[in-house]
Amino acid sequence: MTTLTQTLSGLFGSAFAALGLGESLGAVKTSDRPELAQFQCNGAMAGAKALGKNPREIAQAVIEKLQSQKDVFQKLDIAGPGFINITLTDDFIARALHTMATDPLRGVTQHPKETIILDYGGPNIAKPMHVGHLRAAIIGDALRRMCLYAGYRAIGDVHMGDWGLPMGQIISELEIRHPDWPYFDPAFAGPYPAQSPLSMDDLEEIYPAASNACKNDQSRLEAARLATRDLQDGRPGYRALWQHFISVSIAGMKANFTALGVHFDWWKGEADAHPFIGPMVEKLRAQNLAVESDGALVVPVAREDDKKEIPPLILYKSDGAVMYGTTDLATIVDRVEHENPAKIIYVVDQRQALHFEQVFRAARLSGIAGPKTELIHAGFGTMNGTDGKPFKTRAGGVMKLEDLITMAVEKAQARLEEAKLAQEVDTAEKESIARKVGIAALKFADLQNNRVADYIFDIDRFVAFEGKTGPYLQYQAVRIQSLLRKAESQNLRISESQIMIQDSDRSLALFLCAFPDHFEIALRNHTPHVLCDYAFTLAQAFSTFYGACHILSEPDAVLRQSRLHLCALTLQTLTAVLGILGIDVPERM
RNA sequence: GCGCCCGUAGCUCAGUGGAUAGAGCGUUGGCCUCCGGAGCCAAAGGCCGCAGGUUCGAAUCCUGCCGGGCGCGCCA
Repeated sequence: MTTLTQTLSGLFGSAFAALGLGESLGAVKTSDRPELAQFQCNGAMAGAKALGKNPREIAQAVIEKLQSQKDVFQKLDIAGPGFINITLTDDFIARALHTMATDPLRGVTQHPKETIILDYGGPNIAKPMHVGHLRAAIIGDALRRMCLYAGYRAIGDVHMGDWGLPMGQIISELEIRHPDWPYFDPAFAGPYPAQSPLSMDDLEEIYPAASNACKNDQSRLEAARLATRDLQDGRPGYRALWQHFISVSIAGMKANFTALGVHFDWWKGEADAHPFIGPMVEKLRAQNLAVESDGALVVPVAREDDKKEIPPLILYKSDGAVMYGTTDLATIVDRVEHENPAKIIYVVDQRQALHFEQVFRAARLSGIAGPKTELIHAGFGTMNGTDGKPFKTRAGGVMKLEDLITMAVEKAQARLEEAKLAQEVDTAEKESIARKVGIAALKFADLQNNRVADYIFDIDRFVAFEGKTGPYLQYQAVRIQSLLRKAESQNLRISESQIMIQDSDRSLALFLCAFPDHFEIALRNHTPHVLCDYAFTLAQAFSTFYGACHILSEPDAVLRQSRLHLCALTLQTLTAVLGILGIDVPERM
């Protein structure tokens, strides 16, 4: 459907076209000066040059074409060098709002049902998830929800790190510790034990030990490399042991992702790309794209016009093992072959930008990704501590994601008590509310930051409940729900009532109409923070409206119904936006 | 050395060529015996890192410099 600004831009575009100017000059946006007007059009100034006329004359001509539309425009005037200031009739605003209200998507354009694959997990096997995994998970999940809302077929893939050197490090460490295990006996004919010999806690201890051993001892590193290659080559005992790492690790990941409300459609890993590597490399060789270099097999991806040196993508290291570039490329083979996606979005640390540049170039050169598959690295910045350096706990270690989540939920619980909220509900519901509030605080604190920039991870801010926070937004929604419940108990019907625009509710009504514009920007640029900003401003607009006029005690029945309707619309929109961001709204709090 | 990102209020951050640059936190002052005060209203607080350029118009685009972060062949 057409949004309010699109409708207005269309009207102005035709007016400009009638003057022999480009239709795009008619672009209408929300006014920068709300005290002067609701919307503005700046095209007259840009068009002045083309016609060699005074911009104010052009603005005047445009206005003359439009001012007969008295049902739309309450006022059109020229300001400054040639701004056209636009004020709509309340009736037109009410109609626009009504149109939006009747659309289940609240005005968002439905996109074609193409497939978009999002890659936003990347947790590693055998390592506990830490705060660094938070960004990928919640930004990626928000982007997935945005794609779904827009009508795409969106698929989230956790894409675990389960195939690299760390696997070999753990295997060779275990081989030293438990040489008697059947996994290490080449003569063992199976079957291997169904039960994992290791718990997640074991793995958390073993991995750093193995990794350190390799750092300090060349022969240990060599052993780990060999084990990695043998694992990748399919040695049965190693594969069986490795399967245990995976199932144990996935259980840990699922606990974290479930707590966060982050969803994945696929629980694939780098290893799933393995079967595609051999044939892919053969094809690359046949295309003369893969060449030997210093004992490794690489795809040169540098171009003449590069401003910087782009190293080749390494397919096979000189020791015969594959690298993550290899699996990333082979994963594209898999995805294109089976899903033919219109887009693949990688929500991965910005520091990987060069890596993705290499992979994307190799995919283009070889035709692995055709012109119909867009490849996007939606990188995000580093999470720093309040000192501006990469975040560490007071003890100097990394903070586990699990601990951060627990901390947020406990803080929410304490705050509920302190504020004497949710007093009348039972313990189970209180627990559920605290969980929703804590998670909302966490997610919103992260999502509201611009994706690409580094940002300061301030624990106090992450569990704050006032100001521009997730809980504030939930609170506004809960307050509206409470109001609507009261209205219902008084038998006030709201569904069919028309909206009557008055001074106290005009800006709220206009802002509700602007939702699709904000959504499109967020979708196009893969920037959830735009939606955070919209949700916050909407909640504030509501709160202002709520403070300015009493609703239930409004004596004019028509006005009361209209305001209840506006409340309901605000609630629906706010809940929808929060839902897209992955934030639940409790019934009470 | 080369390349990428960032530099906006005391702090944390929005701001995709338009008018008088915004928000949250913090600070200061207000808010009706009525719908949930995790709220609302208001004030103070800015050479938008610096210097040029393009443009009718620049926080935004271009160039140079300064400061910070990151990356640059066999880790992921």
